[in-house]
Amino acid sequence: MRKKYPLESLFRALADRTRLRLLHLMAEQEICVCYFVTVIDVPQPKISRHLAYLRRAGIVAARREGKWMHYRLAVPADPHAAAILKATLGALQQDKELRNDLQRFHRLCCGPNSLVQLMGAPAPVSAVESMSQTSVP
Amino acid sequence: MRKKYPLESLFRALADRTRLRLLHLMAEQEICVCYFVTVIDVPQPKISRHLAYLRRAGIVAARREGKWMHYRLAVPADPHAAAILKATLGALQQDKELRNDLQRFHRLCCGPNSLVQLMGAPAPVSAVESMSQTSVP
DNA sequence: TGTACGCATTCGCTACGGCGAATATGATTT
DNA sequence: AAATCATATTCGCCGTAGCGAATGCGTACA
Repeated sequence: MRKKYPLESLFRALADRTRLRLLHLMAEQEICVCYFVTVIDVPQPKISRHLAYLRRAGIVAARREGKWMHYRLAVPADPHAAAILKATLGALQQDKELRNDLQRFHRLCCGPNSLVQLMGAPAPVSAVESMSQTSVP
Repeated sequence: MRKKYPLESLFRALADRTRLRLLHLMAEQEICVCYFVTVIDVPQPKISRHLAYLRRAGIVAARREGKWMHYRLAVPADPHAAAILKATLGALQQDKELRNDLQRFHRLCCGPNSLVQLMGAPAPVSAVESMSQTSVP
């Protein structure tokens, strides 16, 4: 990944459907990998690879909790990059498939047969709360 | 180029330094290819290739005037894409090299030894005026 | 009508990114 | 300690995009 021009890296990070789906799910709250895998329904290594890409691009951060990894948005230091990211997240709200993702996530998270019950997965933590946690950038 | 997800194409179009330089130069006014070549100072085919890419992505439009081709920004129909593009152009204003591009352009365009004198190139037309011209999308 | 000019496209070549499959790692449980 | 679970990484393959060099195309002017 070229680092010299941060805007380029940001755009490359945003130029992939799967990564946009991941970002959209993280927009509201910190999320555990197992939710991504179940909601987006693609092989787990693919999810992990894209999360790693986003982390290298500096727009998400990770936190370990036992065997679970939680990911959340990391707002870029550069306010212009942050503005672009925000505008992007706004645009994503219009996308039908992505809204479906959110719906499936909410069922998985809070409804009956949630992942919490099924596999003892940790419940999501809102973005605000997760701010104060230790992180692995 | 994948077309199914327009946002992806937009981000791919923005994920290249040369294309960002081109877009930044077009932000204020319609520009003739010969100016791009002189200002950015890379081989002409490279400029043309990147302009073609931007045109395919739908964020610039072209207009022919004799043997000269003028390019200008084409604001995307989707307001969210437009917002992202606008935020991007804002971010570009912070870039030192890109500000230099603009300076060189203004010298070439309006100062002594301008391209207008040197090769009879057409003077740039402001974005507002160029709106009403016929175009080759 | 040919020639010069501005611009566009094509041709190899190389590099990077996406994918599925397999495997590795690190933490928990037994 | 071994087995198990959640996640990460590696590998080989393929498609796309970037580049310089060369060539093609359309317009204008001699």
